[in-house]
Amino acid sequence: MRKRVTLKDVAQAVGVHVSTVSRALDPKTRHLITPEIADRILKASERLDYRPNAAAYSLKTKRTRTIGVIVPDITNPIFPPIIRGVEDALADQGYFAILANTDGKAGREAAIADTLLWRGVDGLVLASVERHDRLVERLLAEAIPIVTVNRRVEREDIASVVHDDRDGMRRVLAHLADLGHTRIANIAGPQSFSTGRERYEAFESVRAALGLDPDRRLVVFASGFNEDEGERCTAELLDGGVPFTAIVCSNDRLAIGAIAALRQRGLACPDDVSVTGYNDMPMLDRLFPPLTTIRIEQYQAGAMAAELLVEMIEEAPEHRKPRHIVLPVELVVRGSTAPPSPARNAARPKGRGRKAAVSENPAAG
Amino acid sequence: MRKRVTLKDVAQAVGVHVSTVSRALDPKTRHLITPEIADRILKASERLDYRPNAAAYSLKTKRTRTIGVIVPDITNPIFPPIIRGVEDALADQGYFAILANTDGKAGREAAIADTLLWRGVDGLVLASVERHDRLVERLLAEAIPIVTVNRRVEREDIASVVHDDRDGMRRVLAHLADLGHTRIANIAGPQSFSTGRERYEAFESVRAALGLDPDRRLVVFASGFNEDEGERCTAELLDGGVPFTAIVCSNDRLAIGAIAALRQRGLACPDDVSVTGYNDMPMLDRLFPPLTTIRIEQYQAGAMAAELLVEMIEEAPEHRKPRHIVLPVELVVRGSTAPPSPARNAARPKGRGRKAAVSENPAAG
DNA sequence: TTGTAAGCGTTATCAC
DNA sequence: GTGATAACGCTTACAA
Repeated sequence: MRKRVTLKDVAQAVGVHVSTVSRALDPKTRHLITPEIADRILKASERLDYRPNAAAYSLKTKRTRTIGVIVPDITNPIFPPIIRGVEDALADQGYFAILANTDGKAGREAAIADTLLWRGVDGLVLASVERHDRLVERLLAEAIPIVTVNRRVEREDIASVVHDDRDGMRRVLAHLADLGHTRIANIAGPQSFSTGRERYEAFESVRAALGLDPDRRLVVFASGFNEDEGERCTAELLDGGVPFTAIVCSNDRLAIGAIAALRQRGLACPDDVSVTGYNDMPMLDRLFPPLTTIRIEQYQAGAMAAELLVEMIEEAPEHRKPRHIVLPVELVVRGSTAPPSPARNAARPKGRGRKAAVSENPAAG
Repeated sequence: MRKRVTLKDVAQAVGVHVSTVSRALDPKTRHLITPEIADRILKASERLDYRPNAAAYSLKTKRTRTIGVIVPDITNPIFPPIIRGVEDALADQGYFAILANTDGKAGREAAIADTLLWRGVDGLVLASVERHDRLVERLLAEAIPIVTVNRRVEREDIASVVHDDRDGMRRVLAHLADLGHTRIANIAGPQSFSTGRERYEAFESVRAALGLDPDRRLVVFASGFNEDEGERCTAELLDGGVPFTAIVCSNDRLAIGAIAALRQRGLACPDDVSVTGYNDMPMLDRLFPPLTTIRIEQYQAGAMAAELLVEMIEEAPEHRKPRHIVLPVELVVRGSTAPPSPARNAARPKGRGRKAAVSENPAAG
């Protein structure tokens, strides 16, 4: 591990003082230096392969050029693209990311934020916020630059990058209505998250706008965005006895669970019930059936969040104005949606005989 | 952002000198301090919520307690669990990870390593190495602690955590042989990676040991671990005209491509051809058919790699002895493998009529 | 056992 | 324009 070259080494090589070198190397102060000397300094630092010492820089400036990224769980496939977006955008600006997983536990989240702050991160990208988030309140109080991505908190003064959930839900319902569905169920996500909430609200308002059957019993709320909840909610829907021909799910994993639950009851997707997801996570096109869903720009969202954050960090605190970005979404039609089959519906399945009526099969498998 | 409390503040509060505080706070030097005073210092630092300044610590000690993690692409589902393992284990030891993606480009890899080193990482976890790796050579020359995970380089002096590929391949082939397969094809991974190489070598040696048909034409080499290559290689296998009833793939993504290619030719898995994957990435159980594969302990591998690395970092350089860890694997039998159907095989498909003989369908769809 | 002081590599505030 | 100098917060000989 060869000794690292410092400002002093460069100064010695050129025959000037370190402070001169420091000024010459910083574009903001270079104009203070005689161009000819500045040039020689630049050349020498190049030749010696000088790299500023990050620790010394941080100690002096109180800035680390490091930002923390807090996600629930990197293992959940919607986060990696976001993280890559964040990292790539940060790298472009000479920043680094430190990643931390909360596993959705608020206590852990607070502890993690503490550690990151102590470590001196300049700001935080939060992919794990709830609509009313204690951690965000605290960070706001301490004036730490933050931006939320994917989800947002219900405050205008916190910067965010999210996707157009209302438009997404509108596209899903329009697609289903186009196919001829009128009795459409909804597995809504947890209402403590902005995504769960907004998709649910959009479902209700769009459903009304399209003149679809507004039966309240066709909505059931999942307590988490996962396959198990998708199964449970679907069972609940089927047991409710209210007929429907399609299920709109608040995310892909709920949809995967829904399809599994239907299959357990001897119901086929999309033959008996159409199912839609949300997020377009990887591998969805390889499932059986391939899932119709809403594609969101995860990478782009991460990248923009990082840009927003760096902007805030480099802005003087008093000029910081939290920006909000809403990214467009896209409908991806695949095999899990089809026109409702006239002779069938979920509550009164008929057909190939291998199917059982819901009433004969009250409990989930 | 309230002012941070420093050693000086604690010293002032207790009425001693900073150096005394520093010593009292470090378990290694605490014995030098009068217990009673040490106690008061500990209490005060607790009360004031003292946090050591990471930059100052690094500047002084040249250690950052940060390690770099280089992966090809975090978006590839086998990496997130590894990364979580690394991060969790590091967190336990008071270290942090900075993540970087190379996208498999050697040039980018070198640049990234440079940046990380300049940033002062204490060591590196490499999940992206080739069997003969230039970057590793360079890091070795500079005496940077490194450990490779998942893959390894062909040098005994580089610490590594890998999985037992020979045993995995043995289990796969034994399973297939048990089912009655004798003509088994292999889509081998890139031979520049230890995984691709070792799985291929194990395939050959186990195939011989089990007395299976050793036809060389039943092996084809993928140039990447992805679905497209799986499709291409399967087409090549089918076009080769040598009959087989099963395809062993070097990873899951190749297997997914293989199944797609079979379907394009009107061949069903596992009815006509059994297919196996390797890695057990997420969602495999939701595919159609669910994929039989080898499960590897990704999280555990990441965690052990991190522990190994920290151990090396904290060891005096002259005592560093690279350790090699090989983790056990497990066979997961799902729906993509079945006994060979006597009337059928890939080269002479018969059956439901919707199938076409290979010779009628020479090119991939 | 504790205090003193130097120094890690930078940037910022002075003088000159 | 450039150089000297202090300071960021910490660790660590060395002195007391």
